[in-house]
Amino acid sequence: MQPQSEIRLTPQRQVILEELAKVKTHPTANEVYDMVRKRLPRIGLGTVYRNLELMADNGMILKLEVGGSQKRFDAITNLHYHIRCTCCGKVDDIELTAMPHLDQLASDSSDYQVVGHHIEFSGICATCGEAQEKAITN
Amino acid sequence: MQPQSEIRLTPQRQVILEELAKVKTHPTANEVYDMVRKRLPRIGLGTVYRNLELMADNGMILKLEVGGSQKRFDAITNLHYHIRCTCCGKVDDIELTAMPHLDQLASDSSDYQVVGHHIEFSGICATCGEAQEKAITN
DNA sequence: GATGGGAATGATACACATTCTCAACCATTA
DNA sequence: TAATGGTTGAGAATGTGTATCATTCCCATC
Repeated sequence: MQPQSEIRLTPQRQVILEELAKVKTHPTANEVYDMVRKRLPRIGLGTVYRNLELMADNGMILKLEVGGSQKRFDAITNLHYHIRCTCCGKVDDIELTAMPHLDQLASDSSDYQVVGHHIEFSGICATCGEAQEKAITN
Repeated sequence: MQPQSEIRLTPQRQVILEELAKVKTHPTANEVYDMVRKRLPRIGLGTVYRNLELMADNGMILKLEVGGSQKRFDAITNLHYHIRCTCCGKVDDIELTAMPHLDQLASDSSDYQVVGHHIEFSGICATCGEAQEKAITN
C-alpha cells in the first residue's frame, strides 16, 4: 500500500485532494466531480474518476468499496470502520478501535493471501429515522 | 429482518430459490439468471432481479452488498463473513465466529439505529496467486 | 528560445449492472 | 363470468464507471 511511484501533482489532482480533505463525508466520484467543478468548471468527469483511482492505488486516499452501487472516497487513510444508512446511502465513520488481528485469523482459515478487511455496519441514520416516524404518525 | 409478509411462491421464485440453494458460491444476479434459464428458458432478467430483491427484503435469502460493482446473493442467511478476491472478484465464506456484539458497540457510538454489520476481507485467492507467480517468473 | 516525447486532460463513446415501464397474463374472489 | 390485483417478459431507460483519442501540457535537451 506504499506509494508505488511519485505522481505529478497537477492542478486538477491538487484540487481533487483539497476538496476531498475538506469534507468529513465520504463522497462518491460524482459528488467529488461536483465539488471540484466549482473551482475547475472545465474538468472532465473522466479525469476525476481516473485521478481518484490513481490516488487510491497510490495510497494517497482511500477507496471505499462498500455496499451500494457507488464507490466512495476518503481522505483519511488509516484503518477505520463505517456505517451506511440503508435508507439514504450516507456513509459515516464509526468510532470503534481497529482490529488488525482479524486479518491473521482470516489468513489462517482460508487459502487466500489476506491483504485487509473492512467492517461495515448498516442502519438508519437520525435524519431518516425521524422522517420515518413522521410518515407513520401521519 | 423477519418475513414482512408471505409472498406467493410462483414457479419462477421456486426455481430461483432452488438454484441459489444448490450452489455454495455467492452468485451475482446475472449468474442466477444463467442458472435459472436452463430450467425456465423464457424467464426475464427483470424477473430475476425483482425476485432476488424481493426475497432478500423478505429475509428468505441474503443480499451481499460487498465491494465490486455487482450485488451477490446467498441462500444461507445466518451471520457469517466473506472474503473477496481483489483479482477475480470471487467471494468465499470465511470461517470466523460471528461477533453480534459489535452491533451494540456501534449503536453506542453513533446516532444510527444499527441493524447489522458485515465484515469483508480482501485478498488474493489461490488461483490468482498462482497465476501471478507464473506471470512473474516468465 | 525552439522542439520532441511522454504524461495528462477533456470530450465523447462505450460497457455493464440495474431499474423502470407497460402490455399481457394469471390466480383469486366477488 | 367478470373484476381485481399481483406477476411476468420484453425492452427501454438510467446511472456508474471505463476506454478511446485528439489535443494540450510539462520538461529536459538542444
